[in-house]
Amino acid sequence: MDQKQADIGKGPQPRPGGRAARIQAAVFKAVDDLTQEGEPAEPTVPAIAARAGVTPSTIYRRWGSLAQLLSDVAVKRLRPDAEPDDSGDWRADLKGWLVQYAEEMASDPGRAMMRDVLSADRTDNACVCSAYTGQQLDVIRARALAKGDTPPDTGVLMDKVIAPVIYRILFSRTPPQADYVAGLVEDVLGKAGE
Amino acid sequence: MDQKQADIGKGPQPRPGGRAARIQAAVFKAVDDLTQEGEPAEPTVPAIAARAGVTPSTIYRRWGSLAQLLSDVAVKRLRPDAEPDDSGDWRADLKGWLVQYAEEMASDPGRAMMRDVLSADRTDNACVCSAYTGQQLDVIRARALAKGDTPPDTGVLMDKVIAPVIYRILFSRTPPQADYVAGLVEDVLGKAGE
DNA sequence: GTCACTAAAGCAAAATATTTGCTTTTGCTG
DNA sequence: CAGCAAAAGCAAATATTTTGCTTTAGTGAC
Repeated sequence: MDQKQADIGKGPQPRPGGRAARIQAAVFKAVDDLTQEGEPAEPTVPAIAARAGVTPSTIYRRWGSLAQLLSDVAVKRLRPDAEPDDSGDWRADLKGWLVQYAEEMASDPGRAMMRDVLSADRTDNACVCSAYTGQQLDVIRARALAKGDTPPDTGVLMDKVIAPVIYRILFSRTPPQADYVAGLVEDVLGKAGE
Repeated sequence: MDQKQADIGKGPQPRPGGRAARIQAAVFKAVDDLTQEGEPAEPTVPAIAARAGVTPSTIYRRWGSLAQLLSDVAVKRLRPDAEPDDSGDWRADLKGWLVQYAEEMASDPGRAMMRDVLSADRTDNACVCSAYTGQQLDVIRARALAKGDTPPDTGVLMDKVIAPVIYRILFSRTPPQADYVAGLVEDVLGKAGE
């Protein structure tokens, strides 16, 4: 993960290591803890503040609203922590990554994070998420190119696989199943690979 | 518009014409008015209640939260008010409808409505929106079938046109342009029509 | 190191919003 | 028309968000 990627979506703190970063970490951790403590409803700002050992006004002043804070936390959690697997067969890696991506995003926590990202005041976070996805796809694509293959363009994958998967998760009662996703991938690979 | 379609997404009122319906109408109108009065921020529940001549607790008890109310209002506004144009050339109608759909959803009000729909507590409303879109596409499709043509499946249109359009609106900085949408439609028509 | 300077946090009071118990109204049904 | 159930009104109790002011932490100049 290069410097540019590491900088995306870091949040509002200007200097790393200082008080601002400490408080942000404490607040993020508090949100993480509270959301995972089985509570189905969203945590409140006062609850988060108490858990983080911080005063509520700090949160309001720094993030502006609960929605924005939850959105920032979601983006942080959506940041990929590792590169996609590399088995040597980039088609298999691509399909595997996309199937797993769909599964994660369709899960309850995945949907909650997506909702949080989209209901923020600022629209930036959603773009950052999409950029994360693109970066992961680009990694697989670069490996294919290095082998002299012609993998599908990342934009094409976004349109033909990511978009339908996300659309179905957001707008349908039935989340995409693994074989549906696999079918989408094969469609794209079929055309590009022939 | 048939009875089944008219019933979708009507909201919580059980009997039409009664007090429940009157109050819902007043509240919906208040939300409409307030959102269009240039205010960039979302209206508050007390403001809506005051405008509707209703007590805030009514709103809280009936809708549970501002998010749910805004979502219901958005769905109501997203309900199609007319069938797609019928020029006799279903391919042109389809492309025209989709281009206009993309434009409307990419507009500021369109994006606000989509955001409202997605940030509701209940997930039903998003499904209803998607159903509306499917119904409109089905109308065009039925015309093509009546002529003995083989139009693309509505599910395919959802995956290949609607999904990328919505994904880009939600997750990218650059909303889809008309020629991009037209390209997507031609891709689908190209395959189905040959 | 110390001193000023700035940005952000703490604190507490004020302003808003939300919840809740109880009463009243409304529309339906027998 | 009386009785019933569902939903609205009202007002008090809670909870939240906002705000003005004070304090603290980090930064850069000496």
